[in-house]
Amino acid sequence: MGHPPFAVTVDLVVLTLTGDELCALVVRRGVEPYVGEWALPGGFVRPEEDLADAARRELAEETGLAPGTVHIEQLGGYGAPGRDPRMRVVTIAYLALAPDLPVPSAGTDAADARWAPVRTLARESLAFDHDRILADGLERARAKLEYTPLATAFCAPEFTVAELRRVYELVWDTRLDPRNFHRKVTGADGLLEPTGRTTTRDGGRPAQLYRRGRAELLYPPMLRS
Amino acid sequence: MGHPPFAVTVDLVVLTLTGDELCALVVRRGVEPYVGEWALPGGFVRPEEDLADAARRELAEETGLAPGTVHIEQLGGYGAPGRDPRMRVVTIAYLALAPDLPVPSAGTDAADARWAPVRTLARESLAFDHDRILADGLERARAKLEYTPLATAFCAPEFTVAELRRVYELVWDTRLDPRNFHRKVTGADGLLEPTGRTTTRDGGRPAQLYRRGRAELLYPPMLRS
DNA sequence: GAAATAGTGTCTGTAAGACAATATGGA
DNA sequence: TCCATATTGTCTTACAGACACTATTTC
Repeated sequence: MGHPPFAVTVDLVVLTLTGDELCALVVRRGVEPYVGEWALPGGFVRPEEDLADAARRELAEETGLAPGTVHIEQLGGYGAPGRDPRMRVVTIAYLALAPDLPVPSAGTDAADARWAPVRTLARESLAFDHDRILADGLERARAKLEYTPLATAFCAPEFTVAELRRVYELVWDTRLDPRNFHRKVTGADGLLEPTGRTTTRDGGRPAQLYRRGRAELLYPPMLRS
Repeated sequence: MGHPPFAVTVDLVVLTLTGDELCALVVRRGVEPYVGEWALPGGFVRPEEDLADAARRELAEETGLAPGTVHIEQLGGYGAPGRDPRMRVVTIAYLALAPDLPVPSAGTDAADARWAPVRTLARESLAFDHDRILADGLERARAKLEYTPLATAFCAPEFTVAELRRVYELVWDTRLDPRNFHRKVTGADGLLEPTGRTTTRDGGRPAQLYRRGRAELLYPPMLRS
């Protein structure tokens, strides 16, 4: 019984919110295969490196974001035989959510990097099977907003209810009633922790600033319906 | 830029319901490492084989179940550097749910196989990092019962409301009110499709037989709360 | 008939969604 | 002052959970 050799990579679906769009990080490939095409950031896992460590390392290389500030979780494995023309490659995809929008810094094997609105990516095409990985990452993010406090991962450490609502509206591409949303999230147990301070950065009456609470699950969930 | 060689395996969390327990399939290892210890079924991915195909092949080898009757979905990748003492192995774990309980047939490199109640497995320990994989599989199954029709994967093609309720009760280890459960699942849009026939196999008044409906998502969800 | 399970009805509390009304800052 | 947004309150409707009650089979 042998064990045929595979290459193992990590690929990243990194999402952030620009002014009014949900964006994913894409890099232009600088090496074969698919030179010059857009792809998700990623790279080979090192011999003594854990998968999650490899994902965090690639994320830091591509974005320069401090690891502690970014939510990252595994999406799943992708390993169809022909997905990389060079050799048999299995990739473990990770989903990362970043609060602000730093200018991407091109990594070693990426000629260029940019934040691309997911709306436009749905029409273009990424290298390898990255269209599917991106779609899976988007669906994961959208689904987890429903029943976890994941939306706070798109926010700065302190945020207002309106900023949190904007996350839901951009990720789900819907409109939510500000008053019902406010009542719901301030009532959800363990979701928000008041800081006592306020801000007027959204204009109008000063809004309470909150930190993310200790809850890992949202009850009752926010339903897209 | 090299690409260090890895071995890639698939491992399976296969769940079924015995008389009154949720059980997972475990095999006694016949080869090093961990000879003689219990582990999840699994094996190496072949050079030209898709990951999901490898998982289905291993499932068929270990259980003899016809592939079409079993729900199978990917759980995720596990690849910590020391998880296999022989070499660097990344495994892609799959979750499978089987309706009935066939006698397991030992595979090529498994000396023995059995259905083990998950309640007892929580106290014993499996080889490799299989304790964690099993725990992740159980949590996935429990969570997906809430908002998908996955519970029907534990049932025969035609089933009664009481049989469906038993799935929830055993997987969640709770009691559900038969009357409220009945009202809820028969009202959930697209979950159940009446066959028009009835059965008395549960005793008492004959119960309607249902097939699984076309819905992929359960709305409103069944909440564990 | 009794026992068992299937299925319906009713009530109460909670929460969602629509939307009026009030509060508090900046220009 | 007006404007913009925050926050609270009210009303209606839907649904969860508790549980009485009826229905239909086997013994």
